[in-house]
Amino acid sequence: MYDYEDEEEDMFGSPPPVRDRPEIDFKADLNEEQFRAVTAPDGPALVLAGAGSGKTRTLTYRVAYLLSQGVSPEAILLLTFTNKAAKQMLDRVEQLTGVGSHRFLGGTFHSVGGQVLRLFGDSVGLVRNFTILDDGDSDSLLNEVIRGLDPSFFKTKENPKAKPIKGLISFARNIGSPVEDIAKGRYPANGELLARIDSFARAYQETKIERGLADYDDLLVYWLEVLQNNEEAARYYQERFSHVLVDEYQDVNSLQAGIVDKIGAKHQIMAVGDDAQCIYTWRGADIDQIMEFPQRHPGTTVFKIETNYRSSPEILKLANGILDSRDEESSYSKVLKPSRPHASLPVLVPTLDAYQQADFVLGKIESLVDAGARYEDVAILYRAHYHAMELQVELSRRGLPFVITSGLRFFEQAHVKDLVAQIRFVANPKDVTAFMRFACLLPKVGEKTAAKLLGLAERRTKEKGMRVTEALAESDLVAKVPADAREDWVDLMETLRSIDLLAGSATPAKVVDEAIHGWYQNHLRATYENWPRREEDLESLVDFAGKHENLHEMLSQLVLLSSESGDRVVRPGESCLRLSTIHQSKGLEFPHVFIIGLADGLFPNKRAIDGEGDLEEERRLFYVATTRAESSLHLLFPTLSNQKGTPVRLVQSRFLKELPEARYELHNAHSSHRPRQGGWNRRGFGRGGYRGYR
DNA sequence: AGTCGAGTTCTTTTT
DNA sequence: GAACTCGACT
Repeated sequence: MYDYEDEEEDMFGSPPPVRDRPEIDFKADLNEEQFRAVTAPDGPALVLAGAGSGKTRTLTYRVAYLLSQGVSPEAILLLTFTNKAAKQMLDRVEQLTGVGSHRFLGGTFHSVGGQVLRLFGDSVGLVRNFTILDDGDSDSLLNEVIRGLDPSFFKTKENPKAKPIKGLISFARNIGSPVEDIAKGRYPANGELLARIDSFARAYQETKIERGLADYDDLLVYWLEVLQNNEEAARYYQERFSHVLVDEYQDVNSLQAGIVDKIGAKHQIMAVGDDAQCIYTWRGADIDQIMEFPQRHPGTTVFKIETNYRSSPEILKLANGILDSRDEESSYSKVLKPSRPHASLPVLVPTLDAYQQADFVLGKIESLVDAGARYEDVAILYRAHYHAMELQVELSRRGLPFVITSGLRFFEQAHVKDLVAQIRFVANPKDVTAFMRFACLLPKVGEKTAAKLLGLAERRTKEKGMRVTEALAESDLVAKVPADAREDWVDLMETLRSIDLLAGSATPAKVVDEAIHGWYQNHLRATYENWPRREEDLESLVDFAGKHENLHEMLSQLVLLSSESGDRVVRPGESCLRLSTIHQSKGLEFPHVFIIGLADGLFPNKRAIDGEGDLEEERRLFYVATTRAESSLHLLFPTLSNQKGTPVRLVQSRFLKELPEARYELHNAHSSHRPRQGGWNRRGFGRGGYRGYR
């Protein structure tokens, strides 16, 4: 077999059952290194698979191999970090073996954790219909809690805002340290503040439990707690899964490693990863987990897969060069071996500023496309979203088709959250945050008024034993609503009531449909200039809901899937350039890659240089970026950055200076820079075309 | 007292 | 561009 790069699309309906398939020829389909890992005997295994070495392929074949050995799909647990990776894995397994992906338990740590807690969450005090909070929700909840506990806290300017405090609490929980210790590291000078933060963290935790809420961290923390404290649950999972496979193991934090160890205690754990690609320490990923895996699991077999099927030898040489500057002590030595034909050297291009950078990149893409490349073959990568601002402007000016992965996530847009909040509140009436979200949309209704009204309704709920949605619509309660909002209020409550009535029996799709066409439709049309577009977004929520049978499950998925749907609204068949942060490009590959903003202060970013961040991690990030490229790689940086009016001079990234100069070619930005003036022939951009001069 | 609008500041990375 | 602050208005 020669096709290691990518899977072929399976165009033929649903695959036949396993036994009708031709047997998989593992030996022929895999190289020697992959084959050894795939056919590993039982017992702990650590697979170190370098970038582009066929990691997903190895994992997929491992699952197929297990099935061929008689392991049942239900006994396999597959854990990944992103939804995209999970889906890709399961799809490929299905293609290869014909075993439906629904038969495996697989997904992100967070989503599997959510499922476990739906079953066993009560043993840690979590109600069955708990709601999962996304990032923004949990920030505002903490904000609310702090205000309640200490109304004057935010008056003092030196005190941190809710968001950084939340970040700190979250980090502490992910690495399993006391909140106070982390706080001490970040605000060393203020002893009194530390105790405060600790008490906020406690109150925040209690509030979530009271209201039946769980944030992302809870999904992991409680999951581990369940496994540790609930014999029955632990036994169930330990006996059910004979094989636990973990992808991207270099990015697990100690909680996740603990969960994996516990579940796999009686059976096989296969951890697959690449320590050179650990880029999530800032959210608790602990590189020691992969480094010390063999010590924690006596008898571990280590497999190294080093043949790279993705990149040209020139690109690999540059990437390997980045690793040479690493600290030897804390890494597994690994050198990617090329297998692809030679191509041109990576190109380094200094530009005047971000506009010239954008201009050069797009000009270059233009010639690539002229030479036969498709837009989807090209990716532009950067350290932080705002580095690509000028590029986005330039792209829309020229009318080029492009997608941005994330930035503004679909499910985090205001109108989507407004709508979902209504459903959330009905599904879990203790979810005050959800209520506040939509109630405050009414004129003259703010936080205080909304809280007062909800309080009244709640009292009535207890006294008369009615549902909240009924109580909120009672006439004497309506009388207390500010006059300007009264009409809306009645509409809104009617909608809530009908959602409530449907929620018990109807499908999630029906519920969402009801919500869209209720009060919110009027509100949307009255509020937003671009309401038709937003309405389309909401309609697509109905499709999404159609894939789920249970309302709670749908709401969970909605929260957990937020990132995957970043690149939506791509009409099928339309070919688009891809703009992405390096973090989000992990696991992807493109024939042509441009990395922009390679200047000290941008990448590595300022914080890392000042010692607040981790320079090693920035370097690994650069490694991840370069190893996305298959045949061409361009590295660019602006020498002038125009931040808030004051121009700042930038120099090339220290990561570039570390590299031997022979690993890349220096180009001049003017060489592909087309003149701005006059009627030059700017052909070749198909639909959209060139949209006038600046 | 509470809501609303105008103006200001600062942007890492994500489940 | 969003998240926050501040001052005016109900």
